[in-house]
Amino acid sequence: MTEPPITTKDRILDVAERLFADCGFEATSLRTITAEAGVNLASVNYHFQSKEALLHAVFERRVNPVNRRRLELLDACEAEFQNEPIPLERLLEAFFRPLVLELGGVFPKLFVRFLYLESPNTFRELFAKHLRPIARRFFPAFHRSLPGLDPSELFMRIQFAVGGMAQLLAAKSLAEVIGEGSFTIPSHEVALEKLIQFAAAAMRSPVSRGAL
Amino acid sequence: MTEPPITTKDRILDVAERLFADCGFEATSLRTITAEAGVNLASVNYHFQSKEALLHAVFERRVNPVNRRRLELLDACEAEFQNEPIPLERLLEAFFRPLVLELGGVFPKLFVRFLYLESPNTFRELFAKHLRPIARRFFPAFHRSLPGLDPSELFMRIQFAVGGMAQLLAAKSLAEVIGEGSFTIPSHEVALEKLIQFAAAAMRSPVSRGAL
DNA sequence: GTCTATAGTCGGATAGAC
DNA sequence: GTCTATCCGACTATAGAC
Repeated sequence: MTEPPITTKDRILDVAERLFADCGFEATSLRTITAEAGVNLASVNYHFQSKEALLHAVFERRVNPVNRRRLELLDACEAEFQNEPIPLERLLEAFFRPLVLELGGVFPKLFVRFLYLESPNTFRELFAKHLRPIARRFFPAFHRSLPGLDPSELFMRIQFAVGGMAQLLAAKSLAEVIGEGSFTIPSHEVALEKLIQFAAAAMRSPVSRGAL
Repeated sequence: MTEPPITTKDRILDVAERLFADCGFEATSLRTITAEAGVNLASVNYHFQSKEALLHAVFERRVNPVNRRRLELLDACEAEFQNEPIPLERLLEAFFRPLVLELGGVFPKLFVRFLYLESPNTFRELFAKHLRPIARRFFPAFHRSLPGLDPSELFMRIQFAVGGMAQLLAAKSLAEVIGEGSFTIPSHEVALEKLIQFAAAAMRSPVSRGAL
């Protein structure tokens, strides 16, 4: 086992990830990043090409392992249940757990920024590129587990569930402000369980048309 | 009826709202705002004091009517049902409808930015200031409608539901990218109905402990 | 209230020595 | 690979004429 060499490149990635998550891309300057990382300003443009390329690197470093893990868990489910539909909770867990629980750090918070807003136009495309293969594998699996829902209805319900996940990942900052500290904030493990339970109950509910 | 005078101040507010929603606060310059609004650069600092004060004005112009309307609808529910618990769907509608359906325009999208990330530190406090009174009125009402849930569990479920709302408000941009255009995007009216149904089913589900 | 002009700052990116 | 020094553009904010 060799010592893990903490290279300049890694130090930049670590600090950039944290600052992008906390303050956003536009609000974070390369000067702040390099100062906090204790590296030279010019090293960013040496190791990466530009600030935006740094953002891409920050994103890809984490999203690749997360998505690999999602597909691993999905594969395991499909192997276990063969041609049977996968139980909904298991499917939701395969989708949520790698990002919500296994990864750790500040990337999940940054991911929520990406999901809703982060602006550079070239970045939206990168984001979609990494998410589309996941959607293409998981959507049919959800469809088999919930055969009663037509695809558009299912897609919308998955979206609502993803919204719940986003809320969980960004909730610390929100719960403190709105909840005024009077509620118990559960561990991530418990919160994930509650999210899965919440989403499963909602996704299974019968479609009622024109009820409102 | 006098003609509605479109003042410089209003033109600035309108354009700033749109650009903040589309690009974010930091990525939007006063120069872009004033150029698109067809007004002078210096007029922003005359009518508002600073870029950040402009953001505050943009926010308060919309959030006040929305929150007034939420409380109106809640009052109406409480009058209708007296001491009875309000049906959950009605409560969710009172909370969601003013922002999701009645307001229109780009503010809902901007609201999602505020909810998860928008950075200026002084702004988080303004955001909380406007949301806390709403939370204080709605939370007890939810508690009466779902007496079986302890407060922390209820708070978490409300948060997940809010996540679903956020997803709906920001979903246009997302659905197109991930869904690759193969799904029907319903009208806002229908989407609101689906959101309420989704959230109600999830919030009513029994609490299962240690199931995972 | 609206304009021009500019102050003063900070940002990303690069050149070139070591 | 790492540093210093610097270019150059963009930004917020303001001063002051009209």
